[in-house]
Amino acid sequence: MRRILHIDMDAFFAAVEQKRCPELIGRPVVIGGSGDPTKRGVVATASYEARKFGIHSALPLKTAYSLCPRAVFLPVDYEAYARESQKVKIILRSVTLAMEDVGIDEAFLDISEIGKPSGEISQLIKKAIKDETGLTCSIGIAPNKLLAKIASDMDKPDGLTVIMPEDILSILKPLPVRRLWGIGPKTEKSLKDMGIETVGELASLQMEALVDSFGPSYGNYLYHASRGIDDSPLITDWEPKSISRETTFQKDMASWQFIAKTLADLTKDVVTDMKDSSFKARTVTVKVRFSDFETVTRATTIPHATDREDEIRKAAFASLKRVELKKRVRLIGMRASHLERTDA
DNA sequence: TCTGGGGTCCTACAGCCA
DNA sequence: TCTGTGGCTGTAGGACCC
Repeated sequence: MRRILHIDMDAFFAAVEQKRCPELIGRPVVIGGSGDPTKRGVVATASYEARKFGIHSALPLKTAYSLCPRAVFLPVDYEAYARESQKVKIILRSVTLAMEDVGIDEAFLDISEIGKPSGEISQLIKKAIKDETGLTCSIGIAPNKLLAKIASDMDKPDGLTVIMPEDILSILKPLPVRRLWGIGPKTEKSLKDMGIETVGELASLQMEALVDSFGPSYGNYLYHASRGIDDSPLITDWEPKSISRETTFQKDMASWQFIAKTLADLTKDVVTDMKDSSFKARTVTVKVRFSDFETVTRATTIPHATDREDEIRKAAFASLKRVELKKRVRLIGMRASHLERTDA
């Protein structure tokens, strides 16, 4: 039986801001976009005080402001959070190298090979993180990643939850399907239309029914996930498959010149990123989102991988020219993929 | 009404080729 | 020579994650 830990930092961005600015402690704090709630942007993290007003991640800043005008709105300072994240990851790697990074504020550890009780290891991690960063985390312990992630979410903040094999089904059964990793708003709605709202109800469906409704890959995943079955390994080393930049305009744009200038700027940023991380790319995809949220992509593949800005910009503009700009444009983005290492 | 940015993976389909 | 099949690659869109 594997022993997997999921470590999840509590309201991470807000906690970092409250640490460096202690007068924010105890106040509703909302981090997102440029920090100006009258501008376009969404909430990245809300402090627990702000969550009491119904503010949560992905909520438009304007909506968050209407829910709690007296909240403190701050811009995302990604570099500051990355520095704290680094400290946490160093602590986790000192426990075991069997660590999977899941974004800036989460990680999985496989502690199966460590000859100490899971609870003891978890308490040591929590104390080390608190001593080193002043921040708290919640930890879930379970036989696989799927369940460890559910466990870490069961007692927040500063919690520690163990799911024992004999308790898996009774814990899963009453949970709303949305709590399973991989079930988002669309699948939740599809399941609701089928009369399925809890993980227990999902587990009552036959494999054939799930495959019919959701396809072989996802249907199979849902069948097993609803039973708490997950054999997926930890991904300890990872290579990017694409590098991209996109930007949403403050106002929807009709000027081709302005859109083209923005695309050239995004290309420059992507190429800088590629060179910094020693990648060349073969495929350049341009993404355009119109004022009504319709989103189209156009891709151009060049015969050889390159990190030359002029070649990549040419491919980006070849892609852009294939988009009919019939409506005002809300967002423009570009992505480089089919990456190859330059030092390989 | 409003809906960011940086990613991954899956599906469907079309064209090419053996 | 014609037709069918299956693999591979590229393209486009969609769902999901943090």
